[in-house]
Amino acid sequence: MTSPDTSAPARPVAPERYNAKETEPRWQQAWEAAGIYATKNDDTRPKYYVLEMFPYPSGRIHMGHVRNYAMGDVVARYKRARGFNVLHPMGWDAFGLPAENAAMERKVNPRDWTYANIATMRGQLQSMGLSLDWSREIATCDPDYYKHQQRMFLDFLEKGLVTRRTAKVNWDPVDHTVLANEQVIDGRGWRSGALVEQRELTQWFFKITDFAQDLYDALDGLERWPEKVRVMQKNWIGRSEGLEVRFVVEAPPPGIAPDVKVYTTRPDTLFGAKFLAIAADHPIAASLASSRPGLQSFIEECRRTGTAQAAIDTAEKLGFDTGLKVRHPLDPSWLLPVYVANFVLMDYGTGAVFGCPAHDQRDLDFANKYGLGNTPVVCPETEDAATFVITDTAYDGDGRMINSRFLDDMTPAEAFDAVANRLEAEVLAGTPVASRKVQFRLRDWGVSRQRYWGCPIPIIHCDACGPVAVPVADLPVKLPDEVSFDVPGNPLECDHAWRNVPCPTCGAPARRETDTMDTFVDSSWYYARFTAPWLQDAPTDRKAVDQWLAVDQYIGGIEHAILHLLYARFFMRAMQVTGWSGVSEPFDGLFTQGMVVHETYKDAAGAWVQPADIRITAEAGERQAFHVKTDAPITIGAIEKMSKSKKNVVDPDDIIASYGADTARWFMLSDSPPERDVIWTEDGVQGAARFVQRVWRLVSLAAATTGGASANDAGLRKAAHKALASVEEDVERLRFNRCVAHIYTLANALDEALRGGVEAGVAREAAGILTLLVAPMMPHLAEECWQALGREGLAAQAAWPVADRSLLVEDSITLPVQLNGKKRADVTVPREADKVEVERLTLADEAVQKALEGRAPKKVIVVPGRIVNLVV
RNA sequence: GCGGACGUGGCGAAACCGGUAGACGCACGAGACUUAAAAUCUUGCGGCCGCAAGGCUGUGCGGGUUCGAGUCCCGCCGUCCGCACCA
Repeated sequence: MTSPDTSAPARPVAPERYNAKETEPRWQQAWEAAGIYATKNDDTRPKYYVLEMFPYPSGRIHMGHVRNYAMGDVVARYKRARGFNVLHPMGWDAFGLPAENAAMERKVNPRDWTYANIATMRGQLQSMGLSLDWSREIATCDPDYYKHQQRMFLDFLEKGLVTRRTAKVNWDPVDHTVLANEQVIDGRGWRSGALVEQRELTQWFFKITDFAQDLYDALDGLERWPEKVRVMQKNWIGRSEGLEVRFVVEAPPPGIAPDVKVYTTRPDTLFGAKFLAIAADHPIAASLASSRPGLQSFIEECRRTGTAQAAIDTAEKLGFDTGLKVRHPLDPSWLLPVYVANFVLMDYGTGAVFGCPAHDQRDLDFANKYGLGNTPVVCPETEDAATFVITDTAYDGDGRMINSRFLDDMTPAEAFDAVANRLEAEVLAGTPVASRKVQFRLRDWGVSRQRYWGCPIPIIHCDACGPVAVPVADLPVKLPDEVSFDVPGNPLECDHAWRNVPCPTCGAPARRETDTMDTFVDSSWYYARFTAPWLQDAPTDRKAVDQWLAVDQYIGGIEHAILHLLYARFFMRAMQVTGWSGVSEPFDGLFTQGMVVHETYKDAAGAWVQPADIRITAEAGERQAFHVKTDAPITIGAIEKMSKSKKNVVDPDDIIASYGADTARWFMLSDSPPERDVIWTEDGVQGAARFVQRVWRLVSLAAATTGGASANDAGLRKAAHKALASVEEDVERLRFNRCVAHIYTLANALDEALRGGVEAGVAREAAGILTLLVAPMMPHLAEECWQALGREGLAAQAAWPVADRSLLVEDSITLPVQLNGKKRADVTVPREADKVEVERLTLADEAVQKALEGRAPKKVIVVPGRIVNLVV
């Protein structure tokens, strides 16, 4: 026997190190075997639907997924522990261009490529230990999913929510396809690099504008959405209130309409009008083109600059005087010139504006260029109306009306109403001169894509009958299995066997629609499908949809703030019209998480180097990087979003293999607030890994201790219940970084108590609470701890502990004492002491007396439980 | 240009309704244990002065309100994000 070590305090022998590699798969199997994450619709507990944005099956998961799904899983596990019937499903946003690119580059079938990726990524997600109901898994490229989407397309068509019309689109002449605006970079196709053309194509549209007002108004009710996202959607929908005014054309030439309609939000400034400007595509411009020399080429020039998005920023305001004159609506004797101008858009308002140079910068630039002058009609309160002039900066603020006849001295708002009232009452050729209008910036949603790997639009084109809906009984219109990308463009167009079908109405030879739907359609209703994904003959079950929706907590990236989240809101409304849903808003709570960012590294040649190849030294606080293989010095660059091109990526598989899923999850949830970016660092991961070991060690020690009653008992109990109450509060608000801090604090308290001696039952209670607090974040570790503590069942099924609030109130409290706002002393008073008592105890305090230096305070401010401030 | 968010130690951050600024973690320093390393433990850590007790100062900058301001108000500076010829 060796002599006892007197230098170190007596402690039980440390347990074996926690081995995540061994425990994690074991517990994943245990959960799977117990089937505890499969959710039933017939369950009497209150429902809670938590959903993370489903991934595109690109091949492998990345750290952004880990962060996103770790957050969702914390919520799901927490709510389950709180007694909710939790729906937490997962699926695949599986249609899209990368599959076609892979098909072209690697000669694989897009379907095979996609399903192989899904298999890989499903395995990766399962290795994270997420509490997902895999029995509800869906893939949008599965005919069992998209046949319902086709059905809804036909329903929308029947209800007038789908139209077909020609529209200008971005056309890539090399790839033979339409590009979304986001896919056009500096006027070129993002993949081919070809100059994008504007083409008129016949397209299918979802009439999202039918719901513009409601989509706008309902944003105010989405209180659990980030303010930022609501503002972005409001700006995107772009509601404005104005007046549509008719300007009568003086002596109209043949073929020219008798008046020009103008939409304006500033009818109050009408007396400052100097010109009218119409779009290059305006019917009047087209009619005049042949009779006005130079106009045709000007129109063409406008169209060219219109295509190059980047050029718009710097484009000069250009106009062409048509020679046409219109009469001022408030004074028929006042004639205004009509220009064709390159800054007027045909698809907003009426395609014509009146120019008021004094109060609109763009109009002023234009007027100054063409010598049209300006007349200020709104005078700021700080200026003298007699001397107020505008030279090269327009004034768009508030003030008083001047130079405006019957409007003089009114505010612009009053003038707006006065003009609107007068012109609405005035009738010309049977109709009022003006009418109030609400305008939206939002355009209808063009869903036609000239691609193979998407949901086929269920329409058959017949020469005699026109576009005919595919009968519901014939759905799905399945994509052909065999596909060739040898010919540029959409392979469906060349697949005659697939394309040529008889007309469902007359039986004559006809052709299938070869366009497929925008993949944003697929993701617009998947959350509704999750409520009853087993249904074969209908997209949704009304009972299930109304039971589960809205999603209580939706979590995803801010990049979907507008498109996906707006389309989904539209879709719910359209599904309400067609009877597939009883609710209009899909997501009650929305959380947009930050990105995962990492340092970048470059070698001497300027090539990016991946973190796995870097060795960092920190001598005297100076961080230096070297290549692991060559030892060559490496430059440490900016911290940026993880991206393949900059090679600053860390593969979740590597982290899970070397540290375990719990470590990766814990690190993703600690440090940064969830809405902010988190910096991935090797030090941070190691810190997380150390904490995993620490929890295991502490819980094991607590399980093994035989300590009797101790002075530390009350303190530890208090710490445990305090941590419990705090974590509860913060997890409800998704403040995971704060939860982490509370858990660390409890771990410190438990550590100290075990070291100083603590009663065994108290230690085990605290360890049990620690285990359950950790469980939503590190579920595998929690199971292992739960078992070590000898508790029944699975930690994943354990009820959330109840915080004993009586432990949280202190018997006595220590208040800071300030002298003229500066802290000078602390005073300890009984919890129930009233103001008078606190004041008495404060003034009796030795340190306070010393600080007062014999002075008597003029005023004593006591904020119970907070502070005492003495004013001398 | 329009709209929004943010600015706190070496770093990530915390601070509720205006009430002890820097909880918690990372990094770093000193020490213990070790043949050594890792792990673990003790301890220090905004700045300045001081052996210490303690004092002064400090939340981007300048003002203001208040007994009291990181927090509220006014004016700047800076960073990031979104939209952008929207009439």
